This record gives sequence, structure tokens and C-alpha cells, in this order.
Amino acid sequence: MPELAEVEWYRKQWDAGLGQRVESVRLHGHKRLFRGTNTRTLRQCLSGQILLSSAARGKRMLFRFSAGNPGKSGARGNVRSWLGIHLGMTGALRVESANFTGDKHDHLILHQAKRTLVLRDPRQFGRVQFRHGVGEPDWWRTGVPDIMEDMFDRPWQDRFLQRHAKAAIKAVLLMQHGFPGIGNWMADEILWRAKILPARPVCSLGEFERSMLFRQTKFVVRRSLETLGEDYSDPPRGWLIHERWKRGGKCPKHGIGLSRATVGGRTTAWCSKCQR
DNA sequence: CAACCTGTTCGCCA
DNA sequence: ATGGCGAACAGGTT
Repeated sequence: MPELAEVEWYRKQWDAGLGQRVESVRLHGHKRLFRGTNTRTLRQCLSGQILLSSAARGKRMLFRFSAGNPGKSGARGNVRSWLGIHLGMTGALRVESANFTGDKHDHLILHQAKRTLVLRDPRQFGRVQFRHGVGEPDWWRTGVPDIMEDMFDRPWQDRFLQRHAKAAIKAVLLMQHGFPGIGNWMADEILWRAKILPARPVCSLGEFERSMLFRQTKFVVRRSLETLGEDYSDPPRGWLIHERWKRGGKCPKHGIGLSRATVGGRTTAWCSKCQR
């Protein structure tokens, strides 16, 4: 499910546990979701620690934990636990009551005194990472600006486009090293608003189209964060997403049937009248 | 029963 | 060395 705006909403679900201690940890340690992660360390380190804060970058989240009484024991006061979560295709974060136990798809469960923080992911295309130490984990640094940051500007976008000149623009919008957080529906939304056919090779885009692409990318991200990302409310009326998966879905602007095909390896919807 | 799915990664090929 | 593409991953839903 989750693209950048949904990820932001899921991240905030665990805010209910901020400042509270993790009493115990339950996890399905042998599962694919934890590939490359030492789950015994995760369970041992996180038990007894306090959830301090969280952040999201694109589709990735980072949760910061530490022991209580920071600073009391000198340098060791700076030791933190860092929990990285990617929700993949079917992941979700939610909060349950304190006595929640979960089923086979609830892979990571953090029990607090008054509630339980749950990560569920049936398909396990998501991922959990963990680090215990001083300073942010290496895997959290990406070198890629978030789309809403000033660093994400025209020169940066155009440099990335240039590196993938022969690929379909739809495929390039899905690349997390260029457009972090954009997924299938947001890519279609952006291209519809920018009036660009998804299968167009990047090198065929003119200056005006690249500037439309840039503006609509910023716009779709901003408005998605203000709706879905804020309270999971619907994106604005008139957006393509409302028609995208409907049988007989129509272009919100022209009312003609949407076209569909696989582009960049994903099902793609567009309006053949709007987009050229 | 078959096809499809809001994501990433790997191996193969140009 | 870099970039593009299709398959694989695992399970639910239509």
C-alpha cells in the first residue's frame, strides 16, 4: 500500500507510544522481513528502552530509542537504538491494547505498559533494520533529498533524468534514488497532471515538460501529505487516484475512459486526451 | 482456478 | 562501468 504520504501517516501511528518504555518485544525472527538483521540483538536492546522520536524519508522510517536517564553514565548515555522500517507493499503500523498478542503476520510487536505497537506485513516485501550504538545508522543516510526539501530542485531533477534518458518517464519516477517516496499511484497522478504519456522516453521531454513534471511532483507530494499524510483523508476531489482502479474509470477532466498498460513494470493508467 | 497487486532486488544483457 | 528489463519474493484479494 504505502507510498510517501501513507508512510508518513503510519509513522505517526506509533506517536502514541512516544516517551514510553518498551516492556517487551515479540517478533518472528526467522522471517524474510528481518533479512540481514540480528533479531536477538534487536529484542535484547529494545526491551526496556524508551521510544524517543521518529522520522520518515521517502518510503522509509526511522524510530529512535534509548535507555532512561540519558547522560547519567557519561559516554554511554549517547548510545541509542535505531529501528528502520520499510512497509513494502502490504506493511502497516498500528496500535493495539496492552494485552495484544498478534497472529502470524504481526511480525514485530512492542509491548508498552498501556498499549502495543504493531508492525504487520503479510507479504513481507518490507524490511526491518536495527542498530544499537552512537550516531545514526549508515543505512539511514541516502544522499538523496526529500522531494519537499529545497535541495530537490530543477537542476537536481534534470541531472537525474539525464542519467536515465532512455527509460520511460514512468519507470524513472518510481526510482527511489531520484524521486524518493513516489510509488505507482503518485507517479500516474504526476504524469496525468503534467500531461505526459507514461511511456515517453525521458530524452524526448522538452524544457516545458520537465518544468511541468517538477512542479506537479512537488504539488502532488505536498497535497498528499496534507490529506493522506495528515489524517488518512482522501486526496483532493478530481484527482486521478479516485478513478484509477475502477472498472470503466474515467479521466476526471474529460470523462473519457482511461487507458491502461504495463509501463516500467507496473500497471499504469493515463488519459490519452490529456497526455501526449 | 487464475490473474492481479500502492515495492525492491537480483541476474542477465546491451 | 552503467543502465534497462524481467523475474522473483509471499500471500491476500478479486
